[in-house]
Amino acid sequence: MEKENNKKILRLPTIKRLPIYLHILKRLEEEGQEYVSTTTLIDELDFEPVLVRKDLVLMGIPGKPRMGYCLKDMITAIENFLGWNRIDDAFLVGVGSLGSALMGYQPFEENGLKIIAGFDVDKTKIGTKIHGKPVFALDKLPELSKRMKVKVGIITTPWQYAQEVADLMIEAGIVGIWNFSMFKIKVPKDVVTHNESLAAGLAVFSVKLKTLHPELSSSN
Amino acid sequence: MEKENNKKILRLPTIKRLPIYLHILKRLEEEGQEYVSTTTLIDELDFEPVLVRKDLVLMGIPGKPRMGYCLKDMITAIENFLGWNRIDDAFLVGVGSLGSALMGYQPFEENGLKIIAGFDVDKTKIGTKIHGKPVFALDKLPELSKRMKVKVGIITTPWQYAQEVADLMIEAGIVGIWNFSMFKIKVPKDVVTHNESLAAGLAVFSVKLKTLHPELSSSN
DNA sequence: GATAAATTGATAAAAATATATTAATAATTG
DNA sequence: CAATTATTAATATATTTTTATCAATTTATC
Repeated sequence: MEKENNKKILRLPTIKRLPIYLHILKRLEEEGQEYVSTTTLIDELDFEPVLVRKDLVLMGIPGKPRMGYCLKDMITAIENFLGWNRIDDAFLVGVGSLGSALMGYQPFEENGLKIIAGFDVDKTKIGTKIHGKPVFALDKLPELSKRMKVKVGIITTPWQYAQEVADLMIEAGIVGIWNFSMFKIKVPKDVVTHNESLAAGLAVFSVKLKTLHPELSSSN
Repeated sequence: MEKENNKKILRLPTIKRLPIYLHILKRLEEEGQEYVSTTTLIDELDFEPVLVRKDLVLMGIPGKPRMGYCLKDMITAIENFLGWNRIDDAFLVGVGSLGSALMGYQPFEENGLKIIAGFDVDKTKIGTKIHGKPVFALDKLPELSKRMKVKVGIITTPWQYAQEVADLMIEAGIVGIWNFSMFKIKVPKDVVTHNESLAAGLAVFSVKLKTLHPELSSSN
């Protein structure tokens, strides 16, 4: 009945661009702007205005010729689309350097992902607080997860433990796992995983660097 | 004269996959394996064996029919290609939670990026050590950078300061900037930048989660 | 040593993504 | 109020990336 009921749009490149848009738009909004045209965004973006427009069409955000797009509408549409206007509580396992960082990383909280506790097996960490959030023993996770109805988990352990941790999470009722380890965890179909790899970023950076400045990376 | 002298291959998706390969290959090598076929890798990968073969062809790594590819050769070829067999010293600016994490993040060191010092404007941080590495006042960067011949910089400040920090880095002779802030810094043509966005990862994760589990992200 | 099986390598097709082009539209200007 | 202009919207084209197909090759087997 609805015009666009089950739009199965889910283009990865578009989704990855949304946070960039969002960030710029919020800045402009704070500056008091009401409308923005895609052509004025080129300064802030690596790609063409046409692409921005296509992304916006995909999300059903309309623009006015000669005016551009309404900032406010864009922001709420993007936040809605990403689900960033609501909050998901999350547990994080592996309170190493990366794990600790994520526990205190503001942008996550601002965008609906609230890490409420960390877990580890290291006894020197258990019982402490990181960025104001408690660190528990890993074997307490199932109980706490069920009690607090936490459905999202973040894995920042070394790869050797990733599968084990994932299994524990799943058993505890967690349905979404953001995996920062280099191990591709295996999960049932109804569990969402997303593998994040800082190494991929480093790889791209390294190659760019090597290409433009081959004199570096020599025998230093 | 050479067959493939100036191969301008530089396909981003391929490059991003290389670290995944590398990680798996190293594991297999430790297990004592000598050869590996692309078909045996499917378990560890999200994509097709054909794609792996194409990637390998692109890097000039030959395989033996019926045997697969020589692990050792693959590993060195990939490391060479990425420049991960050498070490680049780097400075990091913005010793917040993310910055501190990166300063202690093992995989970077293992892959040729050695952060040797941090910089900040926060006086409570200056003079301290993070993961054994000193934190200096930001205005010391130019001098130290020149003296130590550091050519790579990492920005983990809030976005408001990113451009300013980048300018300082460039003036100090840094030619490669890995930017973790959400601001698209402007640099001269001979300076390499790479923008990393954890927010993009969060966006993809959020959408996946919302798609498979719409009951989450509700009014919690 | 011939045959079979596994696997690469090359080529072709398809799908996904980005860019270019043109038409439609609404605000602005004179 | 008509003409102009900036801009979106729609369509078409090009490029990039992935997947599929099949021939070539090498080891293993009988």
